[in-house]
Amino acid sequence: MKQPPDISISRLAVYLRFLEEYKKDKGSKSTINSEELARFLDMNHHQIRKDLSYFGKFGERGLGYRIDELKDKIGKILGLDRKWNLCLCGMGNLGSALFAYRGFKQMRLNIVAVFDNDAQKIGRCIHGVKVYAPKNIPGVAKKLNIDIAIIAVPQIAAQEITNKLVKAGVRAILNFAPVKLNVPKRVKLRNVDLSTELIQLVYFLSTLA
Amino acid sequence: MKQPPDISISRLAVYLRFLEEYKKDKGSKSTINSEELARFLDMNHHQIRKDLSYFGKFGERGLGYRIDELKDKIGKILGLDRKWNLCLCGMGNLGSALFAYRGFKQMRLNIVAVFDNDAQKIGRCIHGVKVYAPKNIPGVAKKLNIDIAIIAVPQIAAQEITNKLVKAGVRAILNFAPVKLNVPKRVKLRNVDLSTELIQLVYFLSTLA
DNA sequence: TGATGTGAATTTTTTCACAGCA
DNA sequence: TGCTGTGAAAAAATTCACATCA
Repeated sequence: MKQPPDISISRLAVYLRFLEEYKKDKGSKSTINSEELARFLDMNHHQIRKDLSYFGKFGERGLGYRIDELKDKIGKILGLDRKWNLCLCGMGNLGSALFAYRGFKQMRLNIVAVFDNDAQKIGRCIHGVKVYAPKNIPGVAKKLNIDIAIIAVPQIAAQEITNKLVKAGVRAILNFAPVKLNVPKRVKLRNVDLSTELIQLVYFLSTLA
Repeated sequence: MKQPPDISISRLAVYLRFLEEYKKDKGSKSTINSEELARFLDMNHHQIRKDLSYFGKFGERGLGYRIDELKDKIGKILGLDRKWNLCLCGMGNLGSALFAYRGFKQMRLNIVAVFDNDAQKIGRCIHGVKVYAPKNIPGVAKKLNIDIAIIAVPQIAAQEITNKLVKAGVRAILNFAPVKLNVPKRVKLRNVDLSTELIQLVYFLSTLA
């Protein structure tokens, strides 16, 4: 069996989220086949089966996939069968939006610490999560066993806080600051880049005219 | 010449952003070659040249690319040589974060209207931009000639507001709500999906252990 | 000489077609 | 019969190698 491409992983996440929703709506139906799933997600049914096939067999011929089973198995593949500890860096508007994001709990992704520069906020608790000064990253990250950091600080502060996180042993970072961060190879970095997304829309529109 | 893949377009946006920053730092240096650029962006120099080659010739053999010229030309390719009118739907934490995003002005992407359900906010102005009720989308979108909509409303409200936008003639939508929106083919939809991004990090970590 | 621009080779991803099993 | 799972084919994207030109 070949190594699954990264893009298959991100599609598995999409399938999982869909199944969570679908189950809520259609509590009665207990199976779904690849063609239905593809129709809902507006994609090719071959691709869904191919993505799954990298990881084993999940369905039943002639029947389709048992929804609960598929959901659990995809969750397991993705590593969502255990808890993960996250920290959120930056508690401005973006940080607050991310903090409030309901999807976290559902996926057992727990924000266990917040880091912010604002003296007003440091030491406080937000929904049971304490806000620390960035200088405390080394101690807190180790003590709370932080797996993943979310960076929602201003561009200017992003690299410095990243350095602290990396030194403290954080191995995965989701970066929302519009800047290219430098991290060692062992650290997995993903960027969410608003301007890139928007520009693709602009390009699309400008090719219409 | 072949049609450029979508992914080349998003990389052009990355090159452009880098060049904007680079120019600020290194005001003196007026050219850059593909190898330097690749080193900065941590990618392959062949790819940079290939991406550019879809759109013509931009450099000078033996010298590299004139930074200002390249910046202008990429901007033109992407459609950033003219103004675009955006509306922001949803003025909660996420909406506020997006509103404050500095990158917009730089790219001549102007938020010209905000839509929100909150009666407290409707009718007010935020930094010169008026907040309207969603029911006013048809009139406002046409009057202000809105090209692109950003959706930052709760999941539950996302499809309904999308329908209004589409009816009002908006042809490009950037969606931050964690839900698959249905739009007609003529409308370009891009999704920024936080959970998908995070799950890829989780998968990476869980394959390490 | 030095770095671009690009056809060709390679690799990756998607799509297809169908064998195989309930 | 109906739908999965998968090897093979096709398509797309990346990387390479080098002709080309300042």
